[in-house]
Amino acid sequence: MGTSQHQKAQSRAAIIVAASRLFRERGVEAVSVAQVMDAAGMTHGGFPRHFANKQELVNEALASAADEQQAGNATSSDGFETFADTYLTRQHRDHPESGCVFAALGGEISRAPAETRRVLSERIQRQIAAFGDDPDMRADALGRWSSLIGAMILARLVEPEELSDQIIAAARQFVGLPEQVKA
Amino acid sequence: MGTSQHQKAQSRAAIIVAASRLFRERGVEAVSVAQVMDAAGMTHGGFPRHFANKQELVNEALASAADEQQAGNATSSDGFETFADTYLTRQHRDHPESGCVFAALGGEISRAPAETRRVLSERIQRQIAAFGDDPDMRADALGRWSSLIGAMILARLVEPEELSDQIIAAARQFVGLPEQVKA
DNA sequence: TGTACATCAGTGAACGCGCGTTCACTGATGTAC
DNA sequence: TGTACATCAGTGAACGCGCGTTCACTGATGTAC
Repeated sequence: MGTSQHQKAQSRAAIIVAASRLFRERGVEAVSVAQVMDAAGMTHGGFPRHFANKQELVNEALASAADEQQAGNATSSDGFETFADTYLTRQHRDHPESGCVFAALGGEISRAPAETRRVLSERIQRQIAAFGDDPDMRADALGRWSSLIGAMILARLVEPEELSDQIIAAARQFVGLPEQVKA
Repeated sequence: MGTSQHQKAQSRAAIIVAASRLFRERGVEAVSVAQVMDAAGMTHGGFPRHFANKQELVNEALASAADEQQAGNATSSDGFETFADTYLTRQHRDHPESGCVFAALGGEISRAPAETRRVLSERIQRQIAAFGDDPDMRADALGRWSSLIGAMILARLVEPEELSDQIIAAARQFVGLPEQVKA
């Protein structure tokens, strides 16, 4: 069959990881295929061996970012509280590249091709299902989740940093968390 | 002094209005200077008579979008309730081009040059000041505002439409509004 | 086990295209006298 | 009031550049026998 399939799978994974981080850090349009391939330790000519085009990579990278968050979320089975406590932090605000894909790229995704929206909608539906079965609880969790995303977006764009801290603190209070802003 | 200053001011205003709408609808990077100038009824060669470069137009257009919202907000002096009631609607979700600039472009702005962030931070600070003087009231309003923005972003990217409607309804409930989703 | 062969991941150069920006030119506008 | 002149908003063509994508080539990998 030729060149190692195992090595190819590793390369593909490295491309997705690099893209997932770079897209969240700088935005999808601001990151070129060449930059992603470079970050993954290859030249850009190898790209079409793994993806038909940039859009296909975008879909996979953003889906991967969403899955990552849900995996971390599942670990803390104590539910929404722990999730929110980790979400509304300076650490998360200052590191979008490893953070929530909806806070980093929500706007861009809503303007993306249908397939990108479909893939990420699927993850959102899965997240909502994880909120529980009761419609009222689910609605409440949806409201809180919206708060987290909106607060993170505001906190990231605003200056000075003191005001950004205040926004995080206000959101913590609003979703019913201990007020103190964590690192 | 040459060509009419009044006409020039009109052209400049037309460019800003067109840019403000197009940027919110499609994203800043996805809209070219030529497309903006075309929408304003000119050819792109006239652009440098009004702005030093695209970034300068972006700053002005987004500031204008933010001011627009605050102006509409000020009209309804009955405070946050009325603002939220207009914000969390299908109408707003389906028309980002005339809606909240933070919901449409919050992520992009946080990655924009310092001057863009500065200009929009100023508007955010003005908005917060309008929430009132009491620190607790202000924090509460900040939490609610975050909810509006996050919910609008989720509602715009998710499919199918029924789920999007549910997100708006959940957010209305969460910020203490009558549950029914308005048109 | 050894050898000849086919596969194909990754390289490096090249492509067409749209972008932001620049510029010589024009003609309508307002000024100087 | 009339005329000669200077200004400059807007036109249309052109620019260099980085983008996504393509492709001939290579050499290591695994297969066939």
